[in-house]
Amino acid sequence: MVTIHQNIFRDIETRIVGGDWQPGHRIPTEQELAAAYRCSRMTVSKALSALVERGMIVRRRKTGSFVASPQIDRTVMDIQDISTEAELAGHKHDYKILSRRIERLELAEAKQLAEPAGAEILRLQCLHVVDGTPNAIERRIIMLDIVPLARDEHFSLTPPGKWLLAQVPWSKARHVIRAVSADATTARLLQTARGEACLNLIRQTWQNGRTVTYVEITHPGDRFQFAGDFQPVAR
Amino acid sequence: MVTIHQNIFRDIETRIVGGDWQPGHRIPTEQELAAAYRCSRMTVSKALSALVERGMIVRRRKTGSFVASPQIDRTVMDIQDISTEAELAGHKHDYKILSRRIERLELAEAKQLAEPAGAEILRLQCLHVVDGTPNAIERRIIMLDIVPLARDEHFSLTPPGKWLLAQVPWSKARHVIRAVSADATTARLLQTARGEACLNLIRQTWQNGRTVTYVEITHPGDRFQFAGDFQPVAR
DNA sequence: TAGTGGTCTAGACCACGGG
DNA sequence: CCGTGGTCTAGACCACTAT
Repeated sequence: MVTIHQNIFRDIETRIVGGDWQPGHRIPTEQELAAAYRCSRMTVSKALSALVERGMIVRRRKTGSFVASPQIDRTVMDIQDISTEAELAGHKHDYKILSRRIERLELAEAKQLAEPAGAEILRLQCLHVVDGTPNAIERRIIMLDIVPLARDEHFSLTPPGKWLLAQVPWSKARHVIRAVSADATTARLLQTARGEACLNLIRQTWQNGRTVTYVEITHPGDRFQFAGDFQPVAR
Repeated sequence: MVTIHQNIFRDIETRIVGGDWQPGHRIPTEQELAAAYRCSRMTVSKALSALVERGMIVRRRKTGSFVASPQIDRTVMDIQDISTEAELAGHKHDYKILSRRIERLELAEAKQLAEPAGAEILRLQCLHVVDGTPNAIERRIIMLDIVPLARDEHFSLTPPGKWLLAQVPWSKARHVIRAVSADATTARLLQTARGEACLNLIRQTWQNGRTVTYVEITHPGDRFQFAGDFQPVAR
């Protein structure tokens, strides 16, 4: 059984994910959608509420509903970039691939990742920019034997994290969050001061016990925070 | 503005969290609830849907809605209180209450917490030591109208976080994680350098929409990290 | 078959916020 | 002001399932 509000949800989701409606794009009003789907406003509202919950749109009285800005890896733990949550609409996210090399895994890193040394990897470095300000440095390793398609992917249209999510189902992820001081390179890239407190997120993702990707994302501490709502584990 | 469905949600949540309604308990039918709250069935349905999403109840046609069993796998980010965390890893944990005052909530803070100004609070400052090295500064506010027992508690045996966990069932927590540079006071207490990158964890905990406690925990970045394992959330 | 949740309607009024 | 979302109603029909 496919309900009307599920249809509306899916249709809008498709346009957003497909890039048809860019961040900041104003989506039709509830009334227009109700007319288009020949249903009541409340049914539309249900679909839009679900989209809000997924962080895909924001709704504002009087002005309408807008496609939200891409979120910096909301992907896994419901931990998202909340610093901008209140003003999701209209933020411009961009990224730039700084480097992209195919290598073999060195011993030290292999140990850290608990993967065999010598395995072929794709090593990426990427800068994320939000509203013209550097927001994160992404340093990533993709295991090419698990994700062979990455060998020919240059991530010119889709950032690596998003691309991977679409390509590879993952079954487990591990996160580590630390605070570090910016070294010279990091400070330069993030346009911040050397020694500035930065938030360091490391994520390793597995599929059936094999590492899919390992990524280290460095945010300037003053421009970023993680936030998340949680419920008790047990009652 | 408190809506009807929020009221229904909170009332049912209260009984479940408080243990009044045990897992398996059948909650009133939508019709009964609609009558009790003098609202339409759809409004009740909205509240129940939210409870389902939170995993607190299950709904079955013909038979009704039931309190769900405690969930094991709902783990999002298992950030526990400091002493438990430290002891799990086999370290020796100690703490010292630096200050303890009963105050009234000032306007700025009240706004931040979304609680009424002037409310009575217990303000605590606490230093955590792991294996002889300062590991965290804890700055905490406890709402005394929600946790009246805290008024006479001096936390000489049990640290505030652990004590609160045992005293007050909570239904929602919000975490914010940031990186900050140590100011002079923080650096002195943590025996680290001024300007050192520190990991800042803010947690606000609610019971039925009322704040139980608000705590800010500052860790030296080089001596601490958060970690968590996650699995995809299927919907 | 009967009781329950699942979905939907065609209105209504209110709250908010830009002009 | 007026357009938009936010909430709500008092019904309705359907789907599921225990009995």
